Amino acid sequence: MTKIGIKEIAAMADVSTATVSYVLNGTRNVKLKTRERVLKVIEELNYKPNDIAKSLKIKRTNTIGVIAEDVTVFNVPEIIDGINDFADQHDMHILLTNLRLHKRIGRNFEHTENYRKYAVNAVSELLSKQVEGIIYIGVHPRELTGLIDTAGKPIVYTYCYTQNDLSIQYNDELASYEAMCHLIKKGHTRVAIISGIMNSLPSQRRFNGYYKAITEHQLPFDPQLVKMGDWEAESGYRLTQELLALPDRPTAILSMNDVMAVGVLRAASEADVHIPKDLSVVGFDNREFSSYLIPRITTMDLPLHEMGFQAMDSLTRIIRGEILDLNPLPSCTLIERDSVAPPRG
Amino acid sequence: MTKIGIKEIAAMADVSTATVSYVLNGTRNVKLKTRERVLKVIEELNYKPNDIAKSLKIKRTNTIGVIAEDVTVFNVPEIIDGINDFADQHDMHILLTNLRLHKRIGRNFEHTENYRKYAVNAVSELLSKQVEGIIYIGVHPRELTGLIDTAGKPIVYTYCYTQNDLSIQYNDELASYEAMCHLIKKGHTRVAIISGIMNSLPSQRRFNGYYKAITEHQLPFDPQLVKMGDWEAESGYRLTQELLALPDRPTAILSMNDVMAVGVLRAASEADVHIPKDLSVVGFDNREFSSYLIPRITTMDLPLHEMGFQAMDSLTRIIRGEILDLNPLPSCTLIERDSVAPPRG
DNA sequence: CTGTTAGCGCGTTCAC
DNA sequence: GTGAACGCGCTAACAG
Repeated sequence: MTKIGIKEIAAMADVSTATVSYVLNGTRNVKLKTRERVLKVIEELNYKPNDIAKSLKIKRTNTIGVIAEDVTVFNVPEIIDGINDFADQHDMHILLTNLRLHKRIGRNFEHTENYRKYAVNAVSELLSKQVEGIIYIGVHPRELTGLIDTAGKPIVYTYCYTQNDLSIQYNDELASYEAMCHLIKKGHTRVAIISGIMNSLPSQRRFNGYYKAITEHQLPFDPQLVKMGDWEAESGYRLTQELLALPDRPTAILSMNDVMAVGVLRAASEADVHIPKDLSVVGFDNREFSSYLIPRITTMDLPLHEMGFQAMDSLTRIIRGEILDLNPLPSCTLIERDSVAPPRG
Repeated sequence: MTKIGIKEIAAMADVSTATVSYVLNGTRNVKLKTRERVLKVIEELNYKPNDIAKSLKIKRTNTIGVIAEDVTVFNVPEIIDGINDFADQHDMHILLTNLRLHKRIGRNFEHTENYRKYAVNAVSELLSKQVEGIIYIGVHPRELTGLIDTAGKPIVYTYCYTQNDLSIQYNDELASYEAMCHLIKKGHTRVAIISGIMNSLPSQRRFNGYYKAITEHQLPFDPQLVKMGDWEAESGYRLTQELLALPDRPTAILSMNDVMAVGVLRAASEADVHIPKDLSVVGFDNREFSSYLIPRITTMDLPLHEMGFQAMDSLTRIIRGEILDLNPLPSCTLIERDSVAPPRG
């Protein structure tokens, strides 16, 4: 089975290789009869053009490199899906690099030095593969300025950001504002918030939304109702216990992620506090498990697919040298389930 | 910023392009002084070789194509992670194609005609990109014979299979056998099983394991304790109600996946049946949420990472033309949590 | 307008 | 250590 190439096709169809190339790419008119003859041979021999050779010549690969810090983290697959969605529609390909950061360095993300070598290496390999641009998907939002140098190739970050490059975010502040409005509309006036680590951008933004909703509705702001967690269920558990021990308990809790909401549920259950009758809970992230908990919790769905899609959209426009008017910030969507009810009494 | 290539390096270092190539690849001895000079220029100009050109010449791309039926399905990212793990260790690259089947065709997987075009197209593009082999990751185990033709390129399937090609599976029967042994060791003699759709291979295999454990331990086999579900929580809920209505209730339930186990928990909770005191539950899949439920459920962890790794291992050996002695079937691991206790005296 | 010839892209590698 | 052919498809220049 000798490899068949454009010249085999040409020979079989009794034309020149140029003609074959023209019919293949529609680069020039070819007489109908000739084209059909060529097409028939291509079909018969099941010829597949060699994109490597083509790319070398035309200096375009239609391929973009995707660097994911860790594909097994919940937000990443959906972002990749958005990237693929766009890529499919525009006949592009994805060269995926998975840094596997969680398995390699655990949670020590504070110092970029811990993983710079992986990132730099990934970029280097992608550049060698002649990708036309790069999308970098973080596992959680944080600044990455100076981590890598793409030697002038366009790069777009998502779920993290740098000072110099475009990054695709979502509207965190609005999301927590809307979650609060939902609670307030249900009649809650004492709403506690359990935050993630406070030096993270999403925590700050989500707190802003919380604060904005409180003040706009002219509710009293009670700092006792603001609890700083660490994104883990255990902190949700502990902080909920503290909240329930307050003389004047909150009637609702906004948890900055679903994982901590699990802790809220646990603490409430142990204290015989019924959700949602005695306490309403809203989570964040719309993690898959949030609909499997008892009760199924109301949560904010993240626009992950859209972020991936937007990242590709922006990247391709940068590649084409278009001036890009900023895309609108994708928004979260409240998923109403069973963990919210009007307050008692 | 004119693109710099091997010949710019050669000129700068005052050698021939051949020499540069030799130092780059270590393909031949180059006098130390010359090599150092070349290396220095490469460093200074931050030269990155063009793998496209190289591939064209050496006819190897070190790239394998991965076709995922849907990256957003729970088992897929971990399999991809295993693939990446192997790829990293062997300096290979992954060209990822995401068929996005769930979003495109929902759950209509019965007829391959519904998605053949996507698969065929994906293969065709990967072949054009000169991948050296393909890994196909299904979203659930089923036969796919005849779906695609790779024109002689090696392909390995995982999480699905064909009659002709290698496929990487895991030891389903053993897993459910072990889950049963765990329950029996705890003292259970009436164990019910809630299966997935019965014409699926995993359902059959897991049932085999169930049956084997029952008979080997000389327990009575009671067909009333065998319930056929459909993998969804709702079926777990309904079937558990049926089981609890039995005159002689089971003391434990083996659910063929964690999602149905959610239904088990719900039904038990509504019937005031305490888990694990009144009823033990073992799930399957070790889905992330299984540790967030109350109680946290004991479940079988799937060897997804290892399957991806093995798929790559086997594929590369097929590519190299090695005779491959079959890898051992990867096994599941029981994750003990809080949903199992001895039956009530 | 249709078809052909031949050089090129960028590294690799053989013969000198 | 070097010159130059080569991989495979594209495309400018040219011919009918």
